[in-house]
Amino acid sequence: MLFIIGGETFFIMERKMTIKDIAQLAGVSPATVSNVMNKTGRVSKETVSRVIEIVNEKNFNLNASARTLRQKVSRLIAILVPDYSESENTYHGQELGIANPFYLEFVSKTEEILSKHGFETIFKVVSVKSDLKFIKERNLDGVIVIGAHEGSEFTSKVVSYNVPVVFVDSYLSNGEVSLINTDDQLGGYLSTRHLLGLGHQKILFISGELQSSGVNYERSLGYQRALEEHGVKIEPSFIIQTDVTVEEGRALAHRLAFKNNEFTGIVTTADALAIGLIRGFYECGISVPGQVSIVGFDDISVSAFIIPSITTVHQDFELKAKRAAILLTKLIHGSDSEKIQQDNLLPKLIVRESTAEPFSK
Amino acid sequence: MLFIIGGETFFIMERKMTIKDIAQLAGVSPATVSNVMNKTGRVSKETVSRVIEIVNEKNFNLNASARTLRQKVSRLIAILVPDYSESENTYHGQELGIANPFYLEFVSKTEEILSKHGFETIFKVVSVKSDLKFIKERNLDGVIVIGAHEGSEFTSKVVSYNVPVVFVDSYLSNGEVSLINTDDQLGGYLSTRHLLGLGHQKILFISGELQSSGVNYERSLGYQRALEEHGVKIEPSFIIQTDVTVEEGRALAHRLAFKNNEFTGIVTTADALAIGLIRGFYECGISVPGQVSIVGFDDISVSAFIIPSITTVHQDFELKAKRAAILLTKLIHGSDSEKIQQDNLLPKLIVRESTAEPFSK
DNA sequence: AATGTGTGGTGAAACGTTTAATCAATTTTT
DNA sequence: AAAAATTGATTAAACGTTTCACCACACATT
Repeated sequence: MLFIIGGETFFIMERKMTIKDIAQLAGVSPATVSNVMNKTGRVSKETVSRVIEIVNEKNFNLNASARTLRQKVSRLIAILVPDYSESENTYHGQELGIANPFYLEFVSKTEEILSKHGFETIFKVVSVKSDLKFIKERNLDGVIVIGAHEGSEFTSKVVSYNVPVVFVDSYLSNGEVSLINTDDQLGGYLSTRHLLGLGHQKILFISGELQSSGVNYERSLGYQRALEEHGVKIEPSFIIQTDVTVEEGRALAHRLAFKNNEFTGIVTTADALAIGLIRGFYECGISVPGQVSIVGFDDISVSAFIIPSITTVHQDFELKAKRAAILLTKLIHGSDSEKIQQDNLLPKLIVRESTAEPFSK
Repeated sequence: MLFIIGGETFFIMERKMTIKDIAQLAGVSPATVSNVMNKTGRVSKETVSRVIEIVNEKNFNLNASARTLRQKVSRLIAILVPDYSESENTYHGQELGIANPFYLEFVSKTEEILSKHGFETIFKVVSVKSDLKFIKERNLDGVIVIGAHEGSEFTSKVVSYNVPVVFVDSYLSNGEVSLINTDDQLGGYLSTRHLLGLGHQKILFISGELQSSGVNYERSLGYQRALEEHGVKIEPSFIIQTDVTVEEGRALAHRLAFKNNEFTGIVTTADALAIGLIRGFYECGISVPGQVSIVGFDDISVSAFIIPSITTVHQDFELKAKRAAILLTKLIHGSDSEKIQQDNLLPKLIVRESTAEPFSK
């Protein structure tokens, strides 16, 4: 509220209404107001409406800090994206889950659902070396972690806080946690089998780090399984690790171009990579799918529209977000606090223009 | 902590350490511990180190709720994305700022900076009709709003909470707020002038809603200004409003294809639109830039790599995020609480393959 | 009439900090 | 040597809720 007194302007923060003020105005005790606000049902109809009226008139809101202090429940959850970039396993910025466009959809969808359950959502990119003390400090009710790596102490750090937690897109040896993944192995399998079915035999597999990223590793297993099933020998040099960026895809294509007679198909673990590869090959005069077939992963929004459109493995991020959010609320409210659950969503192959039968001379 | 007693398992939440426990262990008063934790400098060297040691040993964290209750400062800010989808101005999901991939970069960059200043960041997609009571309830220290529209009561609602707020990508008639925008008019001007410079005269302008979105409206002004400067008559039917999605771009191209002799260039307000248009024209056998030149906007990560790569207007989202975050911290800490500031970042035209001289028969 | 059962409501403690007021001891100033 | 200032620490109130124990009253049950 702004007051102007004798030429001086004063900015006077009106004291915030408290439950006591409301109580006084309504002629009841603070406890009763509290009961009204929390709909405990222990208040008579008439008193409820009288209190409600004043609450609305005065535009009163409860103070979340006071509530949390008393109840030890914050109605606050966090979505955590671990940042491994400074750790032993060198990762580059773009590798971050969060740089992956589709995670936005995930984050905002998750937030939407949790919001309906009465939670506010803190979003945080956290270095894997940082302490996670805000979990305790803020009395977080739960945590969702996206893309944690196996083996780092980060996972156990999160778990050690003894707060309900759901891991998403994380492969962890510790089976004692709740997990929502895509069946990445199946994804890798489907895309590879698709190329094999078209008649390809010499198929590269291009992904990010295999060792630390379970997602990539699983997809590579799917690739290998498909090859084995088709009696195709697995050629270690055909498995290539790189940064998962459009730019790296392009650069890699240039490096691969001169030996393009050694392979006819490429399975990748990201549409971004596929787009970069297609561009790179284009710059080298190699046509996709004429000379090389390429399969992406994720089905990001532009994949259906670029030229050639990309054959890819579709993930339903909305569903994934829904599952994660709902599982977390169950863990939080669940009477049986041990409700560990693991869920593998099924990916789906979508055939478009970037794959075709191998070129025969 | 997990106890197993006589076959029964008990999950015993160890009582959380409080400042009093630490005080007792260190043989000092709670007030002293508080002073140590907050580095007020009013404690002797020796006491500090004794307390610190115990704090570390016991792994003690302050309770944020208690602090906030007392201080009325939460060290919490919110990034708000207004959702207009159910309001009068019908918008479709994809129009949401948040569905725009580059906003992820913005959000995570902003979070990173605010985090360094000691804030946690709540992320929320909010219906423009919803109350914003969490701002008061949680004692938020500040708010960043992305993509607010002129005229809706949403803006004044936010402002009415009397909390430091920075609007981003919002055009608001109320000049009394802090604002970080891109110079959208300049962006529209640059892209249009580029086409004019190549010799185009018949140039379409394709964007989302003009009326409610200041961003789009400003870009259209830039488009018109460029045309005027070149003495080209503005043809109202050349200004087309549509949903800003790849799919809509494609559909629109199909509708425009049969009259492709009426125009030779297209200015758009989003790379997503440009990508869709290129695809649509491709499906109709119209080549870009052979028969039509197209300019995008934003310079999303794939724009440089698709075929043809897209001539577009580049925005520096990292810079934008930095400006917004830092301005907000200034508003929060600033001694002179009235430090309204408005900032227009300069966009940059990036010429790539999707534009060329108009086809001459 | 005595006892039990609900119903609607109140009082006051407790949650874990911060901070203003105060104090004791020491050092500096006069 | 007395007064003043500085340093380091303490005490206790305050922040705004929730919730347990309690109460008064009406009503139903023996």
